[in-house]
Amino acid sequence: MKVLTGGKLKLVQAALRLITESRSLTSLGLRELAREAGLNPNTFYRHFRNLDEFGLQVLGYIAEDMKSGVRELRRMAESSEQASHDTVTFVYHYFLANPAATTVAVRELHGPSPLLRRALEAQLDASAREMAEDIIDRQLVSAVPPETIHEISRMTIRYILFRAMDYIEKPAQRETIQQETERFINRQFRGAMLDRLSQSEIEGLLS
Amino acid sequence: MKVLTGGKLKLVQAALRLITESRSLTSLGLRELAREAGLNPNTFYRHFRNLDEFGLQVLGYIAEDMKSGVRELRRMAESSEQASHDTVTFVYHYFLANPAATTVAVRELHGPSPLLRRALEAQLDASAREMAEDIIDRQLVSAVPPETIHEISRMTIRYILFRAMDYIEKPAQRETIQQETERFINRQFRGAMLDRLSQSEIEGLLS
DNA sequence: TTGCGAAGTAGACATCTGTATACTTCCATC
DNA sequence: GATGGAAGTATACAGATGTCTACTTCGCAA
Repeated sequence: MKVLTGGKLKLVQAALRLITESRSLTSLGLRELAREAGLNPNTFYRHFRNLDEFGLQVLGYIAEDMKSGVRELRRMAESSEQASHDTVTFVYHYFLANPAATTVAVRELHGPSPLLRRALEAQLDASAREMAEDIIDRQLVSAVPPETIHEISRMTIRYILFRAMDYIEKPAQRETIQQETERFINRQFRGAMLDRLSQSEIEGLLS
Repeated sequence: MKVLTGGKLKLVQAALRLITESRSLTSLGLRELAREAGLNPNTFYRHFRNLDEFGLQVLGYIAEDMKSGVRELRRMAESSEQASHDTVTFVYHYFLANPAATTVAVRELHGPSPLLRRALEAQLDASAREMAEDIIDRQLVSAVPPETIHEISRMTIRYILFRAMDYIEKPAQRETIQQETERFINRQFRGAMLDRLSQSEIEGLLS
């Protein structure tokens, strides 16, 4: 992915700014964009064929950040409990530092444009795969089969993503959200350890 | 909530139709709406002050359905495993039968209008509370404290909601989605049963 | 220095939007 | 049957939007 420059960059950044203050990528107008970027409306056409192509470029721009963010997670934590705590802390801080990218991702993941939706899904799944493989490589939860780890990773990535909006917007709830997320992850993995047991076997164990 | 009639109903239904075929509630125009409804643009003003008020009415219209849907769940299932299976089956069938309402809910839950977002959140939390209290009353998972049941219910409602889009749009994946959702719920509750145990205690139990 | 392509600008176009005012039709109540 | 309010329509207006064509400026390579 080549780095954006000049007017192209200005337009993309303008879009991120507008989206953060309650807009949706799909609803942005080309004149609105140019106005926010301080450019002539027609400059838009020098860089993008139409608004769809623009949307994809914005996603690409964001993807860079997000990917490198998730990748940094590899450097962290030893035990599985410790790992989930540190990971969650890190991820939410990342979202807090990149509110625009986060907002775009959340909005468009269920947004009206199928094109953008598919693109985002693919990217989230890639991140989930990376996360899962990391967990497997480090044998953080060796009692759970790989396929299940992948499944839980996909769920977790999505869960975190849509909690991220609240995390950004409601400072007072940040600690709660973080704790809930940790519990979410721990329960998923711990519950998965019991996957092969029947209801009554579990009751036996706990009594 | 009084039943809608005449042009008011036509406009709301037009909105649902438009949203289903890839639009977002917030992005609908009043002329577009009137055109789809087969009415004169100005008729809109006979019923709604502006587009915000219209959005809220659409949400209210949907809320009726959703609430009665969730409420029917009370009639179901005995054991907790059976309950989660039946509940998930029921809920997804409900979403499938109400694609427009589902799409609106998912879109606007993270959409650009804070007003609609808050309204939807309140409604989801109400549903989650109802679900939790039902679980508690029936003592389906008595090993888990009430507050945790509420927390898991909130998570589950949201998880199901955003999986619902895929469920509607990708028929081939429906069975998978349903099974994943059941596993999600079971793992949450089973994991929650282990909340008070340490990592090493769990390993001891399972060995 | 010149030349050329990319980036940016200016102005114009038809079309769409939200809204206002004034008019007509419908239906229930007296 | 007359009357009045609610629902729906017709027309008009200013402003915004996407897009087109033509023009200017910039930066770099020959």
